[in-house]
Amino acid sequence: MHHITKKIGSELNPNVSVDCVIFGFDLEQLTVLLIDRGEIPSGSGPRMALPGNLIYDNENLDQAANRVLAELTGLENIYLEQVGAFGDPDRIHKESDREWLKTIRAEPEARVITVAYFSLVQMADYKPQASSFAKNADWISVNEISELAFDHFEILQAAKEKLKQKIKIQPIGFNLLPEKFTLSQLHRLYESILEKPLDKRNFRRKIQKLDILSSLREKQKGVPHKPSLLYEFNEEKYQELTQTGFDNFGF
Amino acid sequence: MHHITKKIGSELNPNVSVDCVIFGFDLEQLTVLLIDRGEIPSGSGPRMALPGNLIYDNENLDQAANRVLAELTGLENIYLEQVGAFGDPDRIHKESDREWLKTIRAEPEARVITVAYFSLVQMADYKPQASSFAKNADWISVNEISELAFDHFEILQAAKEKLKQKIKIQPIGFNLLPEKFTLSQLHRLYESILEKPLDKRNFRRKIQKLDILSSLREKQKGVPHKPSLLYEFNEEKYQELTQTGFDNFGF
DNA sequence: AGAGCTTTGTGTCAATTTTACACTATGCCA
DNA sequence: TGGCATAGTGTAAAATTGACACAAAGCTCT
Repeated sequence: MHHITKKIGSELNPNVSVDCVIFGFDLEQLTVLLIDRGEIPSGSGPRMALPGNLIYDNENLDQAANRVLAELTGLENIYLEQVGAFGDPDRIHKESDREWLKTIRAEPEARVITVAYFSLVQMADYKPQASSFAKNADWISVNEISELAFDHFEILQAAKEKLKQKIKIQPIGFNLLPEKFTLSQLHRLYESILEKPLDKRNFRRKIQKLDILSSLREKQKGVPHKPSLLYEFNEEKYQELTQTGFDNFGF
Repeated sequence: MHHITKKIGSELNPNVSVDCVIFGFDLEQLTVLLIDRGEIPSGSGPRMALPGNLIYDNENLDQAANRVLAELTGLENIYLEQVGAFGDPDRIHKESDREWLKTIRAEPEARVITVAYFSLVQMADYKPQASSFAKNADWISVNEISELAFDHFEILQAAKEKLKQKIKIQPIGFNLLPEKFTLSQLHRLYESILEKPLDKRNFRRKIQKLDILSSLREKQKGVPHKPSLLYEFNEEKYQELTQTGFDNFGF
């Protein structure tokens, strides 16, 4: 283990990183933005990893997470929440991970603890293939992921758990949807986050009772079936609600 | 900012620490075990701090937290849960904190991020004044605390919040009570954690319905009023319950 | 133009849970 | 023995949950 002596405050801290679990929703499934590290020379480690990086000594953790998010996607002011700190001394046990680190870190052998964040973005706001930067990033359905670099799979599980918990308490799911959305889409979103079916009528009743949706007088277009009414999240009413205090509209 | 080069794996990592919010319950109020740092030379910073220390490079975060807890109290196998990571670059902004660090750290100026844990212990298991080690630790009622060293007050708030949340979902409160306890004590415990009054009858009904309490055929002795029946936490039934899955017995 | 397909949108009833609320019982103490 | 303090108990109204089925809308295809 090495800790390099640094004189300048804005240097990377070799011992602390942040990793971001960036959730999206393709109107079918919950997805995560992953980095494809490409072919690993020494064989067969997982190719995908969470975006993340070492922190600078002069930024705080939230700033670091926002920076990582912005560097990858260009997005700012995105919903972001800490999941927790991870850091087994042997988290870099896979040979492929070790090799990869050599290519991107000044001190590939340093003992690093990482602070995980999860964020919720509207997928439409970021299309990896269209972006010139980070062509090797992509949205992957969470339930198609079975392994990731380092301890990232474990981190992903923790982030999913936290999201599940949180969405039962606060209506943060709207961060994943486009401005205008249908109740069915919202319904599908909740099901895919909670990983269980929810009764349609009961779901709608519950959501409507929150009184944070504005029904637009506008219908879905171009669908080969009965078009749905579009709704929009009503920020004001939500603020009101959080003020008067609420937890728990448990599903 | 400095990061010292270390060759040996079991050295302290100068950039990462753990701090423990050790909760107790004196049958009246929720309390926290704090370290009294004594008189601060340069004047008037807060004297009290959370117990904590830098981590070793060869231990994981949970181990470090358990170590800190054991070093201070001698207790092992204690309920312990991560709260999260904290680490503003300017968390050491108080002059008094800076001075104190000089007395206990090799690198008092290093930028440190700290991982906070909270733990629940039975106060009877640890009496600071009786302990030879750490005579300068003491149980303090949480609602008497208005300032702490570094960002420890902020950490305490976060830990309280997490505890509140958690106790609504799992009956972890038992970790704070003696083996045998009364329903009134349990009631009082919940009130002091949730910081709001709970209706006596409704509370008892709800708790009893969980079916994780065994009523001992034994009464309180020596109280100047009607003695209460004593209960005991039934671990088996609790395990059963967690198996079949439960969340949320919200108060 | 009509038939068929697909998804939307809606109501009720029974069971359960929540909330609010007040008096008697027990044991100690003076 | 009377007074004090806390333990222990039930009920009724209101709100919430969970289970469940069918008509309406718009598209597509022929």
